[in-house]
Amino acid sequence: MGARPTIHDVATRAKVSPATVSRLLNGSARVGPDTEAVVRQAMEELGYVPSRLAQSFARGSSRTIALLVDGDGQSLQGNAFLMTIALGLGDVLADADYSIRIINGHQAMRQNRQSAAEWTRDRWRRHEFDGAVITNPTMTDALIEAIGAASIPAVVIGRYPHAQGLVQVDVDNVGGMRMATTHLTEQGHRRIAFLGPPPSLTVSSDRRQGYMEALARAGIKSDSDWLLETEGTDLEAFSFEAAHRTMTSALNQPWSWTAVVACNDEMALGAVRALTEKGLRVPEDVSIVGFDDLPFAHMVTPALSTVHQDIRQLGQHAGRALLAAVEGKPVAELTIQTVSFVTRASTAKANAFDWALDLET
Amino acid sequence: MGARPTIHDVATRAKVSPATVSRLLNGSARVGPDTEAVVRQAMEELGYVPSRLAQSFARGSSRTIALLVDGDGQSLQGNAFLMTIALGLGDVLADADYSIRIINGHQAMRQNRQSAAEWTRDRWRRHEFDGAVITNPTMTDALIEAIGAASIPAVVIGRYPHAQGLVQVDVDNVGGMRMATTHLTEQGHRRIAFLGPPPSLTVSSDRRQGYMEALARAGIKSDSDWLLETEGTDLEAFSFEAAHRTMTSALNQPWSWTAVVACNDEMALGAVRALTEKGLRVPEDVSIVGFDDLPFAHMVTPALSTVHQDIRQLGQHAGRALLAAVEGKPVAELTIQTVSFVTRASTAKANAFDWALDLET
DNA sequence: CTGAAAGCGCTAACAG
DNA sequence: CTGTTAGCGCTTTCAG
Repeated sequence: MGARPTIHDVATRAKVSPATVSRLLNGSARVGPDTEAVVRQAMEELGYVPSRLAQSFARGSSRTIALLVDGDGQSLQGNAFLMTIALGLGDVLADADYSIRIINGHQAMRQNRQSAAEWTRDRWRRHEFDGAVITNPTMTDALIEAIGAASIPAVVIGRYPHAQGLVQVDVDNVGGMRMATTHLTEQGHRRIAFLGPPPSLTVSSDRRQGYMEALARAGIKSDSDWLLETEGTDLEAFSFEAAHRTMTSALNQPWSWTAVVACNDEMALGAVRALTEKGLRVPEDVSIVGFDDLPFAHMVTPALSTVHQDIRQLGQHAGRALLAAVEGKPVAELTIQTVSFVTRASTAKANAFDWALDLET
Repeated sequence: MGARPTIHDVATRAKVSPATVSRLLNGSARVGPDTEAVVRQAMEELGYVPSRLAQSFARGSSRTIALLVDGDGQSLQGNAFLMTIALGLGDVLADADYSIRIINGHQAMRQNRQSAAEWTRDRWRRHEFDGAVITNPTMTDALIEAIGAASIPAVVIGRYPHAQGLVQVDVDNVGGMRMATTHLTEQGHRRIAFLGPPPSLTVSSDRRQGYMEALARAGIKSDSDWLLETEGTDLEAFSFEAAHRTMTSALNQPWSWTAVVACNDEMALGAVRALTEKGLRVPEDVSIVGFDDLPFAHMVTPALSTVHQDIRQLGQHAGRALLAAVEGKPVAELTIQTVSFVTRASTAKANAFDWALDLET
């Protein structure tokens, strides 16, 4: 009863060789039906469970996927995203008996003053994982390069200019923003602002492009006054605060739009706040749309109309792609996941006055 | 250049035995300073990195901590919590060279129709982890029992009646709620409602207790009409929807309170919505406080006054406790982390009219 | 289809 | 302080 049974115990009990048990375990070769029965029974009786440690060691691979994160992040919001991705990965990887390990590149600096890239490469060389998922835009540049150089099977979620050649999985940012903007034009809005960071990241430029395309399709010629650009480092520029700042200063001078599409939900809330502070109402005075459909989007008042993305599914896509990559199968370079627009309470029809105003011009 | 160097390569190059290299690697015994130098250099030159797989196998332990989650969860919000915990764990565990693996008990049902508890026990017997962190209230009962039975080193985050005897780490729910409620009384509110689930879980009963205590301390005798109880399963009862429902029906009959403390932020938002729909303003007509300080709490308008908890730190506490447990050191049975109240815009002074009304009674 | 045998790379007694 | 010697439990040729 004492020690955990080993493959050898099973073998002797079933009067076969360990090799046979092993073959049965991972279906690496055919086993006679009668032997199979005996072995299965022996396993059953002994309550045998193969040791992962020994398996990994013997095969030289850990059947582990690393979720590379930059745990410096204060962003609880981002954490929700990460864990949801992790679960999505798990959905598909668990079936293939892979498990997911969180690797925080930021530890590196704290601990050995290595760069995240070196740290990750080391972990790889230690066989701590068989493939990696890269999610965090702040750490991507050097890391992606390192991953590429070490030819580690990897998929990156979201797209980055430097990630050429890596497998990428992303949501349809331009399509989503087009839908959001089109919703507004369909509500009669003709003068629509875009609140977002300068198009330095793929996300921001894609989303802005979607906005532009929707205007074009609606026969509206865009006005550069409608481009409300936030400032700050890549991440800051996506924040509530940045949006609030930009929006506030925009409201301190004459403006003409009746609706604003924000680059993400957080920024949409920043806009709402700025508007509210100026005594303007959402959506009566100005309509707002966001992007992401973060968990709070439907809980705020007014509930945010926004672009919904299925993050867990995104993780599943990534998982499938990664699985293929790890097993050396061909993988699509880029998977784009569709999104949908959800209409809630932050958008309303443009009112007659605005229409008139628009016709005048 | 081809194959990864092994401990043996290092040994021969340094003209010592592999054992010596091993000793140096994990400081398991003293090594002569000159030998040390030679060996270090050899490792350097070869670019040697020990194989985690081999190490784990040889020692029979994976140096891995399992983060047990119930990935059925739709709750993106909960996911933020989980990943933040994971990062906190990582902060302390990485230094001890442990890594964190996500184990989704829900996979079990999908895959082998095992229970989460069996699944976890199996994983444990496979030596997939050395210790576990339990976070998810929905899965705790059977799981906690299984963990206990298998005497797996574990810490549970949050407290559950069934977790007697396990190491627990929690935030100061009663203290937090007391602070929140006291803030309200200090603002002159005398009639304060509590919006929350029935006290079936430790969280909800603790929070309610904090509310009660604060009333008592302020010399207010609580009124059962002020207890606004939500309905549904444990998790549902904590939701935006439940809060919205309960609040709406409360508003459909006469009420006397001027402020409400919600059991968490999400519920606070549900209350705000219900109030808004009735044409009441927050905080002018009624003040609201929440609990958790979720990332969106400061982004909503009005910004939510709420109890802030440092979740990452909570993860760190859990990490330290778990480390001790895994290494067989004595561990405090229960660690309570302090919280703080943050005043924002959803609370205001009770107005004179209310005061008067209160005096009449 | 099955068995025998040789490791995978490291750790951990046990001697010296 | 250092070397020798066995394995850890499984996979995987290679024969049969």
